[in-house]
Amino acid sequence: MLKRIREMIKNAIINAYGAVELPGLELTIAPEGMGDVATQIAFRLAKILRKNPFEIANRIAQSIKSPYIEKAVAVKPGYINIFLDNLFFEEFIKKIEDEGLSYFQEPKKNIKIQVEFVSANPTGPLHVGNGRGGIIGDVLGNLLKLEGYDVSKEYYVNDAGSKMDLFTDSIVYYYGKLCGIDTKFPEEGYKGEYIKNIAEDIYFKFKDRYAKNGKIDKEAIRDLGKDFMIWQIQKSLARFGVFFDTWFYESTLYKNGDVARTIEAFKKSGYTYEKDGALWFRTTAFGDDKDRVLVRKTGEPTYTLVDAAYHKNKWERGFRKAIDIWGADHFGHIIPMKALIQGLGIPEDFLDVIIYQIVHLYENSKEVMMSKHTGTFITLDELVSEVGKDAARFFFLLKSADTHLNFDMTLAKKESVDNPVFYVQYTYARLLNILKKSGVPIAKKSFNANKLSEREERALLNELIFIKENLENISRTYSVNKLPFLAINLCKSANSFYQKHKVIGADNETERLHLVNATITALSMLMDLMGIEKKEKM
RNA sequence: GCGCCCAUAGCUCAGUAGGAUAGAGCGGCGGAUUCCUAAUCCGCAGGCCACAGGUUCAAAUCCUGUUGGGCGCACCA
Repeated sequence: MLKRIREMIKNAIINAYGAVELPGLELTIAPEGMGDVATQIAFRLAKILRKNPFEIANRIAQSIKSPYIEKAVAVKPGYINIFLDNLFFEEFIKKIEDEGLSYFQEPKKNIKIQVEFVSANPTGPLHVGNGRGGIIGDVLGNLLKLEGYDVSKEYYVNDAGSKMDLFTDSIVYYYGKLCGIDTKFPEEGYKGEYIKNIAEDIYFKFKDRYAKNGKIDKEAIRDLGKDFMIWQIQKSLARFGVFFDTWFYESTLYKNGDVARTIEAFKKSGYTYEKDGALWFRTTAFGDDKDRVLVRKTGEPTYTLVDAAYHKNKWERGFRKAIDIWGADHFGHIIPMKALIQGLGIPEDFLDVIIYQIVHLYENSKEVMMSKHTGTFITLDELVSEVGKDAARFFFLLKSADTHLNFDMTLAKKESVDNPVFYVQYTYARLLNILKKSGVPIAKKSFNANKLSEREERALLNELIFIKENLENISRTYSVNKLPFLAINLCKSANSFYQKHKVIGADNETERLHLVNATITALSMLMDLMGIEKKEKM
């Protein structure tokens, strides 16, 4: 709906000044008492046209004419404040009630986007940091779907690297012990209790089947350990409310020949050379500060090469945008990766990387190092058990990806009591209760926006008409942390309204029911988007 | 050393395509309930937006520098 207003302002500008190059037209909620919609476009135009912004605002305001707009006024330095006509609100309410949740669904854009996240090595349970990446990816995927993209959420399973060997050898050590075979515990092996548990689990199920003639079948142990871990990870993610469309195994890139093909493609690109027995790629030609090795002198491909093959695979699957969500410790990988995909003839902007800052763990005000190797970390499972799925999701979602997050388990437990997620759920439940109590099917009743003149009614209406605008903005900047604030603000307006004005039995009961109904639809959409449970009772 | 991220109320944090009086939650103080859920609402107190310069009609936001914290700079993943 606001799109129409934007079009009208654009037309007004063209009427007044001809075809000017518009630097982007941002609409905001006008300050209280100064209208409904505001724009500062006159300031932008002032620079281009070299004229006084107030003069420009005035001229635009005068040429804005539309049945949806009651009046447009230019204010002091150069704002244009627009008072919407009741017709606008009436059509808005009708549209959102007719279409329901699909009011927020943008038409299909036919662009395939892949969001890849979590992708933790299957060598240990997920920790709280994985939860942070998980929620960002999950919610961003949902949002992009809503914006009309063909979205696929993927988990990349690193099941072929050296970490996997360490993991295997760590299990083998304990499994061997159970079967009476002594092996050396790897120097950098995984020390967590779960390793022992996996070994015991394997022994319990298969006894010494994989330890014949004093030799342990490492391949079998590797596969069993991997499957066990992935199963664990999937379980943890499900409890956290995160689901993936696809699980992509690194090992398939070897099996299907992608790795070999990628090496050939790199060689053809003209950016490779041999040095010290290794194959290098000239990433410095694309802004990197040093070249990268693709194939080690041992003949083994590097992680970097395999990851390039993986992204080539994404491109060949038809994705035109790959959004990777990485922890800050992978930051250094961005520039080489972008260089590599360009070397493969893939446009640089195919890959967008969202970096989220590391989660620092505290216990009794002392920092705890998170490490799978030492086994000292708090798992995602523990977090979900302690504070609940919804509170855990909200906890991470509220914070923007690039702020450092200090995580204190005891604090998290305490904060879970007054977590804003309950505020949102409570608001939803009490609004829903009004509709239940009234028992009137409101759909058929006409809506007269004239009858909503109270301050709280108008504020809530204004909040509602801007939601689509805000969603679009959030999806463009990938800033999903703004979603909970959007929900909280909507709830604030809704609660102010609720507290002050009774709906049932009021003179304008019909109009208020429509307002409540539209608010529920919007809130419902936001909660779905964030993966927060909608409770009918609190 | 180089690159990137961060520094906003007592605490946890929002707020960057420069814009109207810098916001919220928690905590503190004071109010509101014969009525649809008080897990609510209303009000008050609390800010040299790390520091110093610069650009601009306008800077928390952009630029330069400084300080403090984090992350990265592998033939690991």
